[in-house]
Amino acid sequence: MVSPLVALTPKVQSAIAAALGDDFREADPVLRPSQFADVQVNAALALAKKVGLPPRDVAAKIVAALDLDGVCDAVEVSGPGFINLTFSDAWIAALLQDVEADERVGVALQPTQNIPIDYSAPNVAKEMHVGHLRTTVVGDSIARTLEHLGHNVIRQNHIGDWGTPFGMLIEHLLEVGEGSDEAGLLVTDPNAFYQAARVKFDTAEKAEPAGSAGDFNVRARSRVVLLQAGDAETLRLWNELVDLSKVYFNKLYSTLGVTLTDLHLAGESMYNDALPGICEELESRGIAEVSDGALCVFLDGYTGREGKPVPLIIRKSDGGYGYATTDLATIKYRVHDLGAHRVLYVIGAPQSLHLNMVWDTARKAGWLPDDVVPVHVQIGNVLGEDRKILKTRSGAPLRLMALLEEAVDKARAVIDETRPDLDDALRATIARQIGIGAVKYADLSVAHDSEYVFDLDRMVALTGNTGPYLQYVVARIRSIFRQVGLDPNAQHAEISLGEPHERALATHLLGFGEVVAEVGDTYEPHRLAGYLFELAQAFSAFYENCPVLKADRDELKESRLTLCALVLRVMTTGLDLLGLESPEQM
RNA sequence: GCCCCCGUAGCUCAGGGGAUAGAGCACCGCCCUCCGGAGGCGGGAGCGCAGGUUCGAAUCCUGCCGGGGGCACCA
Repeated sequence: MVSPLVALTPKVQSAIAAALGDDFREADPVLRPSQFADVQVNAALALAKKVGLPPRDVAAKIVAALDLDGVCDAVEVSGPGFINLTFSDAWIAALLQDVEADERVGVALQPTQNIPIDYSAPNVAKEMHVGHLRTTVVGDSIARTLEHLGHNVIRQNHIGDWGTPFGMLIEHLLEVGEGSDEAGLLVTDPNAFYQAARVKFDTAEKAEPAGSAGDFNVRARSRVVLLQAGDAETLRLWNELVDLSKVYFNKLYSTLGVTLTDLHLAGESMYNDALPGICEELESRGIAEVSDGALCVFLDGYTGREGKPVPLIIRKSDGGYGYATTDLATIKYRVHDLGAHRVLYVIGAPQSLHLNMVWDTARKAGWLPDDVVPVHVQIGNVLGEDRKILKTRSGAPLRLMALLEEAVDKARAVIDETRPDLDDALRATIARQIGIGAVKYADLSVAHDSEYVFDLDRMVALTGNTGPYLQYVVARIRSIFRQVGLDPNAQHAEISLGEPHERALATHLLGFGEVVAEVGDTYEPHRLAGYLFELAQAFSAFYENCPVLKADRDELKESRLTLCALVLRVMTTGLDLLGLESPEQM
């Protein structure tokens, strides 16, 4: 199973060696996709100076030494010294036939690595917003892709289920009563619950004279102490809080079609028992020191305002632990207990400094060996219209569930209009697949680290470079097979390429394996999204110009049906790696 | 002040050192006697500025301008 580029590389390399001498055997042949041919060889331009000949002469010598019988129809030197290669139809067809016969449609398995991947990580008792949607959707796609490449992916949903705010949340839960409608907000509208607790706390805190608005703030603080001390009743209430939030998370994940379940929960609380030990070890080994009452790690190269060293605070002056300590425990766990080869963090870009300090500290402590690579897949901020970070607390936040409902409703309106022949339940299913697909694709088709201004219309759009456009190709191909009563999975005929649109489609299909591997290497699902979009365009052009069922010869019809079936396999596989469903009809 | 990310078409975004920088949306034309028009075909318009490295720079380096973010006890 080889892509054209991989197949050509040794051929071009040996031609360069034969033409220019053995010194150049290792030279990069500089094969690139070309707009003037199928591939261009740019080595002549790079080597001209070393060889001491004009680039076009070098190119000519390489061409003379090239043996591409049966591979290329045309080889020509162009412009300043580019070598343009045009594949023969037969060669493309042969390569494609291999892909067709491959269950994995060209995606090679890689040596298995253990890869914990940290993504989504919502906070208990807080509504997720569009920013969380991004890490959830992108992280899930990366997890699916690495898994497909053969890795042992270990999903780690590092939920925010520990820390200071839980004092006030528990006190608030006590006041409204377990099982009350107010408590039910944790499932339906968590932010409302959180805000109510917050307001009580702030009101009591700011009251003049102190205590005139009740002692909620005091009780909340002492509740934190009880929680950290392991008080049984407090822990019971905490569990109640977390369980309610889990219902909300799971509802959202299943609506979204994300692979996360309770099995993947690995929240901050999980590391609580390890925190004192972390601090003791770092302090006793002289890696951490007390400064202004807080236990801190100071690392070389980290300076902040006025050149002051920036600390990683691992124990606050009041004795409490923050997320620096839990994150240290976390990476220790992932490396030591999970046996990680790579550790992925699909989290917001602003966490970059913090993560690097945690990693450097872990390295210094020997908890992160040199051969284990931590990777921060930076998720860019989602901005409001004011170009400031979209925050739950500022302005009128858009609830995530509301966004998803909006998208599904919009898809529903379209399908009600276009497919009145389908029954209600089926239209509902399709509307869900399309609407959710549109929202997810909107986040998957842009680079994960770019910031963007939130735009509802863009998010739920159904035309253009969108999820539904890709799903539409799936639905059309399935419709073709449905019409003639054939099973696309059983369609395996010989592929012949005559028309330019057939050829272009075939060439593009050959690139699938490479793109998937790239996504696994770079953690950039938007490359796959781009590839699938181009595939959809190539198919649409093919379908517009090349009759399939009405082909004038039987072999041609079989060949084109096979091409369609292969597009279907690549598209459904690709959509699945992105986390989008492939509708039967739409 | 220091550090990180980012400036590409009117808008939203792609562009692994290679030829004439690409899509989508929006706008303007076409295309259903033809397998699904959530589609296809065509049109206009752009690399923040200035240097440098290179045969060749949107891409790599430096400076400037502009936007976002981070920088001691929230996560």
